[in-house]
Amino acid sequence: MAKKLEEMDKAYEPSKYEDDIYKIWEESGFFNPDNLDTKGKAFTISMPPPNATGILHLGHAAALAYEDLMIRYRRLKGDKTLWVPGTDHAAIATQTKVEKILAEEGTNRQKLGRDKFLTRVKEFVAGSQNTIRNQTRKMGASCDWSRERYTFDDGLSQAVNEAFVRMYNDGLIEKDYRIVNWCPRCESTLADDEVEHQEQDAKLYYIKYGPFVVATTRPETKLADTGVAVNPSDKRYKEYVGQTLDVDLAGHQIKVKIFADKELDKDFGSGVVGVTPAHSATDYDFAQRHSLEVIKLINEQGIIMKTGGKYEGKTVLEAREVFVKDLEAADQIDKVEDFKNNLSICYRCDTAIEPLTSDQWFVRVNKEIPGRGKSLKTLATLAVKDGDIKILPEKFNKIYYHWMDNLHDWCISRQIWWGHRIPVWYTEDNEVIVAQNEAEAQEKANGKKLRQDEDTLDTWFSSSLWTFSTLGWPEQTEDLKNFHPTGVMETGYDILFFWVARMILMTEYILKDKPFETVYLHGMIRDKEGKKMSKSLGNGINPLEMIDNFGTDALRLSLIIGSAPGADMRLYEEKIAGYRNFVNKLWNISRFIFSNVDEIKRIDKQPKAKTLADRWILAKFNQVNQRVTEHLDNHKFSEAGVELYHFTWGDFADWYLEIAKIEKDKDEILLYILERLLILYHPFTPFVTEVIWKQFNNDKLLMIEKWPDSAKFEDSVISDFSELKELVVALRNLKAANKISPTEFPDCFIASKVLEKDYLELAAKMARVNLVDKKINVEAKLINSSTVYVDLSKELSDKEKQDLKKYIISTEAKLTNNEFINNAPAKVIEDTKKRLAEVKNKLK
RNA sequence: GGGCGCUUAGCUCAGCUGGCUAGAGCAUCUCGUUUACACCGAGAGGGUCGGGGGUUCGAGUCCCUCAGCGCCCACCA
Repeated sequence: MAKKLEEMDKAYEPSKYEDDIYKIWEESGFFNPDNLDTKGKAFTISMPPPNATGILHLGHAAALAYEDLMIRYRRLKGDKTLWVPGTDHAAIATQTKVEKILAEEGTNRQKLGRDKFLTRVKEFVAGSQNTIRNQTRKMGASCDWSRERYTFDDGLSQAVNEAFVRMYNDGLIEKDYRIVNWCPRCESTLADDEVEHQEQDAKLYYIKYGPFVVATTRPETKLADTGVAVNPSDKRYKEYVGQTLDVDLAGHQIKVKIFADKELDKDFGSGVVGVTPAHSATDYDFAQRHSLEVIKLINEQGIIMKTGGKYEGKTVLEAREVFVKDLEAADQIDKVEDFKNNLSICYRCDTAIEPLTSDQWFVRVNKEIPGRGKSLKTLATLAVKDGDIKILPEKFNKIYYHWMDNLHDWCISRQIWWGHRIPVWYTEDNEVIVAQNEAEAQEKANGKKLRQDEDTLDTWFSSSLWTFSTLGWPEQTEDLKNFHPTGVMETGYDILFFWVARMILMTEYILKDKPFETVYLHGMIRDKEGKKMSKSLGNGINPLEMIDNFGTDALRLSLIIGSAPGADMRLYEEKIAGYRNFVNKLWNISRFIFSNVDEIKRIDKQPKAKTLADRWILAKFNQVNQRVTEHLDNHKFSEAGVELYHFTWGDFADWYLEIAKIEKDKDEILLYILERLLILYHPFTPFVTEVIWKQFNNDKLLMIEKWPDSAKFEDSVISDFSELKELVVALRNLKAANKISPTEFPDCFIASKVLEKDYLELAAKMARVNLVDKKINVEAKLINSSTVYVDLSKELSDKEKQDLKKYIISTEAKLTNNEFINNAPAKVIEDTKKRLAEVKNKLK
């Protein structure tokens, strides 16, 4: 019997349904591909671990929207679809965050001690992980929670150690004394790309320095100079090159070797530079090339060491102030200029970086890998160059290559406490043992006393293993076999280097395979003025608040439509509200259809079209179905969404539903299209579509339905129907322009060469005119193939006339131009002629 | 100092490999208790596609150049 319509509210209220729907999905088990009834191929996404601070911001919301869109699409297409969620320990970020909390409590990690501090961090992480899980659910993410991973899980920690040991054995990891980026606040090294630059106003001091004047922004470092550099072509200082000079700096004695190097710009400053190998990366390179002594002056706390003589114990800034005063007193300051330079700062805490020499662990990116004939860098470059991995948008290829080309050895040891301990042990006789775990190390130690390296690994080291460590590596698991390489890596372009590049590098090395086929890089979300959203500016939009106000589906649409890979996007409340309106429209379209059909049921086959409108809407739907599928296959999410939006609101609702009120007897077509439309919409707006879907009283959830194939359709029907549409619009225009109220039905006689009587009647109803079959004694209007006699006297506006005339003149000129006739394709010429005829007709 | 991108209606943006009278949403104005939806419907106004030059039968689309804005990279001390 006819299924009775379950009550649908007049307006869709997302908050009434969303949580329940998510629970139904999650309990269904279909987030787990093992429960999917499919023989399809595997499609996997590894969820990028959200930041451990525990607050979902719009960037995460956007990422989840794009990822869930891909995942739901592939699941509907019948692929064995897996989305692995997870969190990482985010070493420096998390430690910094917890240290801030401790500071507010008036304590610090040193006072707590390593163990207590780590307990505290673990508590914090547990809390934020929970928050993140709930927020991820709020976004509707259909990820497989049963496979959730965390970088500190046993398996993943084992993966980290295994990778380290392998690289060590291949000579790709080594300990070395080199210059590193040091953050005095974190008291840890940083990788090159973890250093940011900030322009600042500085002073450039010109110091009388033996026979020279040298310019520097950091006078205090001159205390540890061991060399002086000049340009080889600089005649002024030629005589000194090769000499070693004793220099007195306000009483502090240094010994410097003078050398020539072409890297030196003779036109900058005085053309002479004092070289401080221990505290400048450039100077360190000079020291390597010219065998200079390296004297460390500044320690890891940013304090001047014994080598600084009487300045020992002062901070860098204090030392600078006093030393400059001393130099002034000794008449050794030649001049001081204002200067803009880039200050290097820590990307997590903004503290000024102190370059210094230190004993650290490095990944050697340029060294040939035994048995592979290539370096890590080459492997990672080729993976993209050979087309094995596709980066979207393509412009990031170049940026990727450039970064790889300039990549230096990667410093992976960190002195922070929160992280994977380096799997290296030292014995009482200073033997170095690299092992999977302590037990193995003990075995190797033969009873000698062991001490594990105090340092932890760069968080990006463990993250670089993410796509396969989350699938069980180093065990050869079924999951690893089935789901790796993953399909798409979706993330922000801001972490292309930090993460994406390193995943490629490590996966190519360890698995001799790519981590993913496609990299989809989304842009940054900005406010309406294009500014970055931030707490301090107070312009941030809280996604959870938007979900409360407008629903998750609306938020997702606002993030998907209008966004292109790699391009930043502006978001603001009005936009989200607009999509809330749209979701409501979809709801009401469904409500209208359900309340008008005799029986709510599924329609398997495309119903027979009875009228022109039927043929048109079916053709149009098939066209949209096809385009949406193509766009999604090509990662053009926005285009796919726009296509659906216009069809739904413009064609289906504004035209076909209105026609359905007049022509009647369209149950099957309405249900057929609605049913499929809901599937097409599901990846975009999973919640509202699943709620509406329940009206079909299916056992099966929408989320595992089958993506519709588009049937063949005739293009010509679409243009035929536009004849009818134009007639209706023209009649409405005539009425509006003549201030005829919509409630009045003026008499109208229409003669058409194309449209049959039925359609003229339909057009008349839609345009709200009274169709008569007697010619009316007024001037005729031509609308395409129809001649309309309606008792109004609407004229084309002057502007309209002018535009049309302009068009006629230029088009006639074009058509009489032989070059155009000879060169343009026949179709273009034909279309141009047709359009000209139409316009002329209009002007009559 | 290199490299990349952007500039289309008042606002936010589409416009693929050059060929519909440049489009959409929001905003504005007019009208509207039509069997869903005012989170709605019908209609209107609004653009010399940043400036200049070039290639072409044809340029918002390709090339050059200038201007403005933004981003990334880089060891000018």
